[in-house]
Amino acid sequence: MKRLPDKTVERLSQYRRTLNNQLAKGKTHIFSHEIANLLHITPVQVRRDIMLIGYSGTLRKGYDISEMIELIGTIIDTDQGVRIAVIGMGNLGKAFIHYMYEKRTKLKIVAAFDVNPDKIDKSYEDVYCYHLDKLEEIMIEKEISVAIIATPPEVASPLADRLKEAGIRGILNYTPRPLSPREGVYLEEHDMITSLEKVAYFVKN
Amino acid sequence: MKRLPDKTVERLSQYRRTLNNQLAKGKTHIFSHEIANLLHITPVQVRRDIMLIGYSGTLRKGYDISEMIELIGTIIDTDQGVRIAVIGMGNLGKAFIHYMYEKRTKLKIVAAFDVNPDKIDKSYEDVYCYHLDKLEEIMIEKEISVAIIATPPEVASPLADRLKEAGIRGILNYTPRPLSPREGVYLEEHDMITSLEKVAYFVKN
DNA sequence: TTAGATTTGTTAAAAATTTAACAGCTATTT
DNA sequence: AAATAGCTGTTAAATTTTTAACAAATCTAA
Repeated sequence: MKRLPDKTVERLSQYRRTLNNQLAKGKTHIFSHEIANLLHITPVQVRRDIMLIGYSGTLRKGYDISEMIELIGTIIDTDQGVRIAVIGMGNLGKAFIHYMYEKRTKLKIVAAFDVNPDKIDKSYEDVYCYHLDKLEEIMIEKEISVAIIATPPEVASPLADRLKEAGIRGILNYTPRPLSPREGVYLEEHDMITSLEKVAYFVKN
Repeated sequence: MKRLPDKTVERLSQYRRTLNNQLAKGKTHIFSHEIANLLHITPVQVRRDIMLIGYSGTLRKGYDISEMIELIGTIIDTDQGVRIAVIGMGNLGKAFIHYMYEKRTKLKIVAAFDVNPDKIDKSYEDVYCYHLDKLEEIMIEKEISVAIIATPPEVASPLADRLKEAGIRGILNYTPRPLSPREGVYLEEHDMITSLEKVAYFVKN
């Protein structure tokens, strides 16, 4: 399949979660407009995305929820799953771990890192926290390919260097300080304050 | 000024933060390509955004940092500032409060809400936590216009109803369950798992 | 069995966003 | 003072993303 548009990939993840919810409620089929309502996007967009991933629904019955979840999995998930580290065991790091806890996605947080002795060598919801000094070692041992940076902003950039050196493939930066892209490392930034300021701006008008 | 593109608004917020950093380092002027490098976008995009907000730099000296910060402020900030509530005092809620703590933006978190007695009637970094029952009362008293939802997903939707009823103007939903839009309420969604799955997808390829 | 109502799949059009191209200043160098 | 180099501001082109439009398929009901 040719490369999917970025925005479609983002939505696939949402579709799957929504579909799982519906499945849990006992539904077996769903219409494009139902998905659309749940995610407040348009039905056309849903159908188009579904077309792009090469799935087909049944006319007048809609899409088979299980099949679609399955298919999205083959697209979004890697076979072995992606193994993730959270760096920074503050509130945000913990929030991530809590979020992922007991969700059975192919994404798995397999380690946390911090420099605070109070946090090190303890588990938080099954995720063990190591001293940051052990980063490289554990990354190899646990085959970690993605890192979430949830540290104070000033350490983000040197950390990214270390991660790259140690062979990271993707970084999700939740720090307000943007990182410069590194060759061969997929970088996604998210800035909580920007989200807020955006809301604030549109509230004004 | 006519309505700015959404994406530009998002970037203005980032520009300002970056400019503040540079100002703190003693710089007084900055070129478009410098801003661009710091945020890893293109210089053209920076110049275009700056054009859209009606600012001009000096040729061969670049943009005056202070002036630009000032101007972005007049666009992004409201005069009185926006007063914000965090709902849900879990890790994520705390992360938000911590993030905003002592940042002198016009955005101010003025209250938190929860239902857990251990959290209620205490302050976390100067933000007082009320029982959720007092939501409407406090919202009016403190003139809150934006709410960040950081609760467990299942309560998000009824909560949004209450918020709307109480006159909220904007909602930032950090719950994985998407909310349906409500008339007159600006809604911004952010799903941490989607961010992660996006990274995971692009790491694969 | 014909008409009507739904709902999908897809192509085409529209809108939003990003990138390119380049003219026009201003400082600097020769 | 003429040539050069560096940057800005802006219009135009390209790309990406969303929305519209509609034919085709399937069920329902008269």
